[in-house]
Amino acid sequence: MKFLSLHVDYIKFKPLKKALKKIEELGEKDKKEQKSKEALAILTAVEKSDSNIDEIVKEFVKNVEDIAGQVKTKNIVLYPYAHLSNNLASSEIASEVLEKADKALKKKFKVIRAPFGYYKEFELKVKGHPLSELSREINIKGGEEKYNEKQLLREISKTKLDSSKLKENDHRILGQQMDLFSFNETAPGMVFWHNNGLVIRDELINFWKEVHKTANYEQISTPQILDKKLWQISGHWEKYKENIFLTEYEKRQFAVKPMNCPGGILIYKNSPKSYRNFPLRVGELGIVHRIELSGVLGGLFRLIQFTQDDAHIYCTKEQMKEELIRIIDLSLFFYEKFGLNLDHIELSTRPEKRIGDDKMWNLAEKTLENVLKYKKVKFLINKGDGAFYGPKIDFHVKDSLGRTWQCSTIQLDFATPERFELEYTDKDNKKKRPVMIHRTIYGSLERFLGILLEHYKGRLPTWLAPIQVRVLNFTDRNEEAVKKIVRNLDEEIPELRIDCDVRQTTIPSKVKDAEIMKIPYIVVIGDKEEKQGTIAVRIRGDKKIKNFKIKEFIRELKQEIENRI
RNA sequence: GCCUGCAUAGCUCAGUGGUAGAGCAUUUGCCUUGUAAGCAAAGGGUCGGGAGUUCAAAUCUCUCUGCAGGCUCCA
Repeated sequence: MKFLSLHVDYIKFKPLKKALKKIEELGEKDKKEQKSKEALAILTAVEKSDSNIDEIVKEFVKNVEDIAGQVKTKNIVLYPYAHLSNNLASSEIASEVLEKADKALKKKFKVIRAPFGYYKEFELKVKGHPLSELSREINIKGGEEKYNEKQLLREISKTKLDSSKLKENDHRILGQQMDLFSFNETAPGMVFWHNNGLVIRDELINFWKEVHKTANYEQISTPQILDKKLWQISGHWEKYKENIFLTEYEKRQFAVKPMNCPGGILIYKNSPKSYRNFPLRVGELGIVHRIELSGVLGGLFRLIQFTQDDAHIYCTKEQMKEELIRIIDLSLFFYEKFGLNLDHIELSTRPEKRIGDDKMWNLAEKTLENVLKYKKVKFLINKGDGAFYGPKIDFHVKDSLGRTWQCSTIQLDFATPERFELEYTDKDNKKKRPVMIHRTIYGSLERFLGILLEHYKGRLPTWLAPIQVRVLNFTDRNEEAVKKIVRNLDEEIPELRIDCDVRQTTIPSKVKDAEIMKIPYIVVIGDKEEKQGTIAVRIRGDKKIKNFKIKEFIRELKQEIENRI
């Protein structure tokens, strides 16, 4: 909205003729000439961007009151003056703004409102002192901005990968070839999971859930946005603010969670705890968002949005060593399962930005060090790189370019339980403070999946492969046989991910496509196989073709998938 | 965020101031195939967005966005 404020000796005007068809007829009184003396004439133009009417009126009234106060007048003339803008709002909106402003100003002033949508003759005499002529513009943020959706559509292009410095088995290249995921500039640092990629992610989750259930972890899920207060309590507000996305709801500030712990702690506090509940192991596959410097983002390795396979263990000081050992063992079990080689293990100590006193830190650091020594694992000290609430043990793994990435982390935290006043009732019926261990195994599901893709060069173990079996026909004659085999396998192994390729092209071409997708089992059916009742299988890219009886193939495949070999 | 690059069809890329191209993929025909590319035709583009220089810009300049490597930071 734009307006021109004129402090006048007098202003008089008279409506002559409608300027807009839709405008209602004026009453007899309004048709006559009107005059005001010693007034503030406000010439207004309401614009397209002024969609938030109430806010605009509020701001406009405030401005007018301010000026009227300065020039010390009680008379106001609101005068629609479309010529101030070439981007006018609709007549309905403009009328509404003026009506509402009129009503609000009438509480303190004598207001005359000139009719909207009429050609008017007018005459005025401006005083000429410094405040007698003022022009102002009101822009309300959050109002409907001007945009052109066709233009915007052009701006959101698909993300193009610069692969010039990447290796052939880079997870970003494999992700494209295998149709696993993509990125788009509308969501930097956030993954668009395609069906195939989501399959892998879900399998990793299923495996994780099973293992953690066996290891006596509970599993929870907490909200994505939480009141700012919570982060002030946890210390994130003070120590981690620059990484937090903010949003709001009904004038309350909310943080999009950058970590899962505060939410999990609220579940802990939801009911009284006793030493009998300990060690209380609580897992959460939590999606977190962190504001990162744009230059650090990279494929699945460094994201703004990622999924942590988080868990918090609440225990007594006596139990913590045992728990830390269990976590190290659990981590090593996962690495072994995937055949991943650890590059190194780090012990990260107190950072400059931290909560908790030095006594706490001394104990926490010493405890972690002792556990590592007890486990006889080699580790490096990474001074000052701990979390703001506690020191940590990090497991690092190499990628295809030889860079190392942190996956598992184990963090010992005495400070957060203090801040949240966590308690449990001990044997002696006294309230005591628990110790809290934060830990992840995969670290981030996305990063771990990226590491796995590169580690296996796309050739994932069958249980993780998005498509496990593809059946090809040699000629059109074999198409029925192919479909029959697919049905057969589907019935025998219901969870099997199987498809077929019966396009009218050569076998080498179909094999090539299946190989690019890194499908573990490529089954080929020709006249020979139909006649013999066997299938010819190309296993994990091996050029040697193995012949199977269907039943035999099903038995082996089933075992492999069930045992996650 | 900083430094250095990159952005042309779904993918890989050619085009360096003068009428937007190729291969693969897609669709449609033909072919009926023995383990990483059978043949032909057709369709497919505001050359990432915006601005500037120029008679003329995919091409030169500026700027924004995204990507990549490095720095710094992190799971």
